[in-house]
Amino acid sequence: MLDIQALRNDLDGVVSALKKRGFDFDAAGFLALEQTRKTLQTRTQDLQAKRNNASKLIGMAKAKGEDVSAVMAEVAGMGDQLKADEAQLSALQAQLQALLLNVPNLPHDSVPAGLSEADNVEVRKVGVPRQFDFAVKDHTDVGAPLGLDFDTGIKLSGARFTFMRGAIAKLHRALAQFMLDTQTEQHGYTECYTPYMVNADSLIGTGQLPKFEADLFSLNHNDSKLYLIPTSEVTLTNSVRDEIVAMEALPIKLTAHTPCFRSEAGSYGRDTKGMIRQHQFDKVEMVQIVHPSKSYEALEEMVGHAERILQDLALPYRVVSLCVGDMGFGAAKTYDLEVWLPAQNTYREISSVSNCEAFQARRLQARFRNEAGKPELVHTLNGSGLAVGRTLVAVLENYQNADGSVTVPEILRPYMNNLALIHAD
RNA sequence: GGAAGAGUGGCUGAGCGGUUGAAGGCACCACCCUGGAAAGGUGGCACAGGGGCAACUCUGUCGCGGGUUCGAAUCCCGCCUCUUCCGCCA
Repeated sequence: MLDIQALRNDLDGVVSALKKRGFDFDAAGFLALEQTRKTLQTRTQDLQAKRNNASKLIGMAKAKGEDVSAVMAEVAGMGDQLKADEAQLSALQAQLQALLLNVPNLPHDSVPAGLSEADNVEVRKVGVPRQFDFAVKDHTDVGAPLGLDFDTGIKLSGARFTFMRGAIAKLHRALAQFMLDTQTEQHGYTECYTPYMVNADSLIGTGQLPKFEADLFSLNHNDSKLYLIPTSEVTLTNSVRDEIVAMEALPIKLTAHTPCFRSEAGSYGRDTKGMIRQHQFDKVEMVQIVHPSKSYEALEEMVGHAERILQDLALPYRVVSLCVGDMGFGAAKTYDLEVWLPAQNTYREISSVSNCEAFQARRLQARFRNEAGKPELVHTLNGSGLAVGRTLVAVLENYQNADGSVTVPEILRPYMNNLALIHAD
């Protein structure tokens, strides 16, 4: 959520910044709403002050045993007017709030211009794609004989679900364990176990609601509605919702390995084959809650934390700075990590690391006590470290052998009973 | 799921329809005191929003939402959470 003060003080600046990311802010509508709000709020509060005063007088007079009928008469008609004004005001404020909740974050100055993926800027390329002396297969063909079973996933649940068995399932688990161990033991994140179902408030806090409800899976339980988390960014970041933490507690660095659930509405026909785009996938997430002056430093650092996984797995990748138009709703700046997929002969997204600045913190009311002892909004960052399913895809494709077997990356072997080669039985 | 009790500021905790963000204590900050420390003294110390160039001022908030009332932390209704006991369950 944007700071409403910024909109009041520099509406033109905000509008043009939003324009860069392809968002048309209804400035006229906002101004009209604000104008009405101002008038109504002033009037309501004046009326409340009058009412409070009169009530006070009644109390004092009654204590002295004086006659209060005159004052009572004066206040008599005020109630209805006040009630009407209050109702109108709160409706108006709800309207303003709703408007604000649907506005994306302002991009940081360093973010490249552009409206689509094509305008993203490559920052660096790491590792050299392997030269194959045989025809490479994609991960579905490599995986099928080894236990990667899409048909059973489809039977059980439908399209975009996968069933894994045997060494593939174990490799998948090994990847998650390795990532989690790296982020906790090497990079100082605290391992967390979090709910997979959350309430609407949590999703409003991180920005998935109200605008992107269609992308979520939800469950009705009695009268309440819960949502399946689309990423543990939601639970990790919401852990500081409505909290005022001590400045010394910053940065708070959290990580979790959880499944993620996404309806993938609006992506019909894209990546339908294989496990690139699933309704359910595992991810190791990193979240940092930091002092506002440190968030861009933390962003670079987190990109490094995600890169470390790919480097240890010896997977070629590149780092891309997303252009304004390709960034997510809450991000001020985002780097994507794209891993090399030989079968697609291209780099594909495997991690996304974003600085949301105070955008989420404002919705979350997540604050710290600053030098002056005053509560101030924190900055929040999140990033994948990494998406487990896509990493499995990358390993299967990059480590495949001519005979159909897959070499287990060195670093994963301790997690696999020192298994060095996965092959069909 | 059933029964009972409870939710007040950073913490603890009084107030339980009337002039007051809310006693006392702890913590914290400033100053005084002190050779230093401890103890002591004085003052300060919730959050959010509005109006005003400013000094300043107004409004809202005692778990959340509604109601009664001229007036609600205090009364009524609904909900949520926590604690204890019982039941059930991995």
